[in-house]
Amino acid sequence: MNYWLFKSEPDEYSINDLAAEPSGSGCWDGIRNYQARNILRDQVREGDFVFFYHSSCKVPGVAGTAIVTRGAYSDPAQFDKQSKYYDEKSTADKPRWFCVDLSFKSRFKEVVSLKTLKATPALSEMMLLKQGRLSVQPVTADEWRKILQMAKP
DNA sequence: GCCAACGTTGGC
DNA sequence: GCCAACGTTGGC
Repeated sequence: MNYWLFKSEPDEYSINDLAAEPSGSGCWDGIRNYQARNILRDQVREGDFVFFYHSSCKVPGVAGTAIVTRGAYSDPAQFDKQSKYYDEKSTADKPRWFCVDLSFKSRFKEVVSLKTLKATPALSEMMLLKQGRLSVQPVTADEWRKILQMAKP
């Protein structure tokens, strides 16, 4: 079982949107970066835990947690000509892009901000702080525990 | 809105 | 395969 950090722009899809999904779980789609795709496809498994990170917003940071309820499967949006995620080079038997399903787990009372993460010595090795632009990234068990500790209950 | 740090594309 | 030009991400 592993830990991950997934980024989303809250204007597009926030932790509240995930929490409000009628089925209790939502499809994490639209990943169009190969490094993120490879992690999603090859390493993210059902039952893994996920930090839901809000990016490109007023207070960027970890907003809550989710659990992976379905491992990687072909992202339907890549075949949808109306979608901004449409990819003409994808075929049904050779899909380029993948998504997973997430189920809402918890919302932090306050976002654990990027600023706070940066100011925490125990988290100085976090991938988030090393390679800011990657939208799916691994989190160590220690980092997971530490950030949960920092989140207000 | 700016810009740094990437990632992708395409000519050669 | 190199690299310049261009596009995107995401913090500020």
